[in-house]
Amino acid sequence: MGASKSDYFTIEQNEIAILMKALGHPARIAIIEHLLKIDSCVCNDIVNEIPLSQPTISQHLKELKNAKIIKGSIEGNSICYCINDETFNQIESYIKQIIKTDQEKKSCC
Amino acid sequence: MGASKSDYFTIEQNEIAILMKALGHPARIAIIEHLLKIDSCVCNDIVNEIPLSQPTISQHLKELKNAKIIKGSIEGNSICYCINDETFNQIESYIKQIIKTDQEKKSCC
DNA sequence: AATATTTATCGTAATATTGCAATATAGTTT
DNA sequence: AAACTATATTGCAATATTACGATAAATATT
Repeated sequence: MGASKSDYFTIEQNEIAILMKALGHPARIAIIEHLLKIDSCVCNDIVNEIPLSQPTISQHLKELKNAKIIKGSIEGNSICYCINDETFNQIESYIKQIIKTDQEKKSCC
Repeated sequence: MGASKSDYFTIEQNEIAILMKALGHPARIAIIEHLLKIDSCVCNDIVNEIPLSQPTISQHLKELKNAKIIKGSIEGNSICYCINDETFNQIESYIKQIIKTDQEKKSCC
């Protein structure tokens, strides 16, 4: 098939999976790390930094934006992309909850 | 193409992407949540809980194990799968670092 | 030993993702 | 307005993922 049966799972499970999936590519991780490194946050910059074509990077940026991992606002000719801190806080609290719940369990392996 | 050009990125970027990718499917999120919910951690249990076929679940478990998100040990007839807390700690510290670095930046959007 | 139970693997079909060249769009500058 | 710059979209080829039936392998039970 190839299509994941998302309707079998809860909204929350699908939402967290979408976030993780968006982070599940080295180019997108590299984009995020570059956004953090530079002080401004234009996009053409990224094209010179990451060895992928402009359309490919544009596509990755679109995916990150769809997942609300980054925010983009038009800044004249170029676009200002930057980290969406709310989404990362959401991811952090999800991961934290897993760790906490796991610690409360008696481990069996 | 379809193949991600992982050699263009750093080992660290690829490693975190592999972890995130493994978490990027609702079935795998559901598996993790189920592992946390139950006290024991056998696998056949999961087949009854998640509406996917046994081979599909086995495949998802394999991916989670490959990414070191869960650990599995043979327990007689069945297998004891459980959360790998080290990996989740690793993910947490990566996300935390992103949040911290982002807070230190002067935001522009 | 025969049967049942549990998990893994193989083969395969359907769909999704990745990547890029070509092209489009939209703002900027001259 | 023409030329330039920055980003997005389209179309397409290559590869990856998802899912499952059939089957295998390995232990447990009778």
